[in-house]
Amino acid sequence: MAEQGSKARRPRIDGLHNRALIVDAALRHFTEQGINASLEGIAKEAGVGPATLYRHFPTREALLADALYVRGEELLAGVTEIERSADPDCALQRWMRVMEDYLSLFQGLPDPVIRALPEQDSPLSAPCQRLIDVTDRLLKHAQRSGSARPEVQADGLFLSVLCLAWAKATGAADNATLETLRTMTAVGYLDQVRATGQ
Amino acid sequence: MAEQGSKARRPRIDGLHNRALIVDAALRHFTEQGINASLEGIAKEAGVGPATLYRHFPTREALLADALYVRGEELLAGVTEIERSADPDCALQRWMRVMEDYLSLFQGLPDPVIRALPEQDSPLSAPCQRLIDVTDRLLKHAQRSGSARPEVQADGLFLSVLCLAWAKATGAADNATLETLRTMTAVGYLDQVRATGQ
DNA sequence: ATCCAACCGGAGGGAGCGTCCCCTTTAGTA
DNA sequence: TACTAAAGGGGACGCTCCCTCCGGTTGGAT
Repeated sequence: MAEQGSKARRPRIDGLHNRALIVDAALRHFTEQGINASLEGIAKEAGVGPATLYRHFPTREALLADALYVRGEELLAGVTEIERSADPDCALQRWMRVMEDYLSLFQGLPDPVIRALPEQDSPLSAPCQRLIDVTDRLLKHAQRSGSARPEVQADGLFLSVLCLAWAKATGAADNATLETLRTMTAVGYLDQVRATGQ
Repeated sequence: MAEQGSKARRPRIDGLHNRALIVDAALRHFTEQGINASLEGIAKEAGVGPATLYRHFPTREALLADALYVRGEELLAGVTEIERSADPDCALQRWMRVMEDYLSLFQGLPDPVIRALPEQDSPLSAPCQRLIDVTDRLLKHAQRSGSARPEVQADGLFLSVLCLAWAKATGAADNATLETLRTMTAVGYLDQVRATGQ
C-alpha cells in the first residue's frame, strides 16, 4: 500500500502469514458478532497472541478497515455497471442502496464509520472518502440530467445512508417501515421519486 | 410508580435517599461522559456500593430512564404550547426539533433508545411510546390541515429524529450539513417546506 | 554460517461489569 | 420503649476484555 524506502527490508513471510490469519478470523468474528467482537477472541482463533494482533493493527478501526477492504473493492468494481444505467436518478438510488448494504456488513459498523468521517488519520476515512467521491459523481450526474435537487451534497447523502444502515441494524423497524424511510430519504434528494422494485 | 399490594411495607427512607443520590450522580455522569459512563463511578460519586446501584437499577437502561424522567416531563409539558401554533406543519417541525434536542441530552442516547423500540419490557420503551403518541397527534393534524404526506407514519418520523440525533452526536457533520439533513428529512414528510428560522 | 532486526506470544496490570454474602438500619408491632 | 423481621447497604470477588512489557525466536541479508 505504501512504498518503502530504498533500504527497506522485505517483510517477513511469517509476519504476512499471521496478518492474513488475523484478518481472516476478524472477518468471521465481525460478521458473526458485530464490530465489538473480542479482539482476544480473534487473536486466539487466528492462533496468535494478543500482542501480535496489536502490532499489526494498533486500533480496532485498523483491523475493521482491513477486514472491509476486499468487499470494498468488489463494491467499487460494481459501480461502472450502475453508472451505465439509463436513468441517472435510478442509478443514484441503486448506489445508495448498495452502500447501505455495504455498511450493514458488520453489526454496528455505521458507528465507527461516522466517527471516522471528521478525522482524516483514521484507517476508515480513506475508504469512506472513496465512497463519497463516487456518490458525488452520481449525484452531479443526476443533478444535470435527472431530478436530483441542486442544494443536496454528497456528504449529506452519505450521512443519510449511514443513518439508514444504523437504523436497520438495530432491528427497530420492520421491512415496511424501513422502505418508507428509504422513500422519504429519496424524496428528500430527488424531485420525482418512482417506486423501486425492491 | 407502581402501586403496592395492600400489605406492602412503606419503602425505607434511606433507600429512597440513596436512590435519589444515585440518579443525581447518574445525571451528571451521563451528561458529561455519555451513556457509557462507568456505573462504578456513578455509585462511587453517589457514595454507595456497586450492589446498591444494581439493586435499585438492574440495568443501565433503567438508570437512564430514571435520569431522563424529569426532562421528559418538561418536554411533554411544553407540547401544548407547540400544539397551539397556527400552522400545523410548523408545529410538527418544531416538535421534531424538540425531540432531536431531547435525544441529544446524553452522548450516545439514540442507541439504547432505538434498541428499546422493538421490545416492550425495556424501561425506555414507555417514555418512547409517549413521544411517538404525541408525534402521531401532531402528524395527523398536519395531514388533515397541513401539507404532511398521507403515507408517512409516526414511527417513521421518530426513527428519522433518532437518526438525526445520532448523526449529530457523532460530530461528523457541521451545522450547515446538519441543517441540510433536517431540511431533506422535512421534504420527506411535508409537501411544502418553508425555511425555519434556526 | 552468522548477525541482527523483525517478530512472536505469554504474562500481567488495569478497568468495568454484575453478584454473593454478611452486616446494619429501619418500619411495623407489642 | 423494646423487639423482630425484612429491607437495605457495601465490601470483596470472579469474570471478561483491553492493551503493553519483555525475554525468547525466526528468518532475511550479507
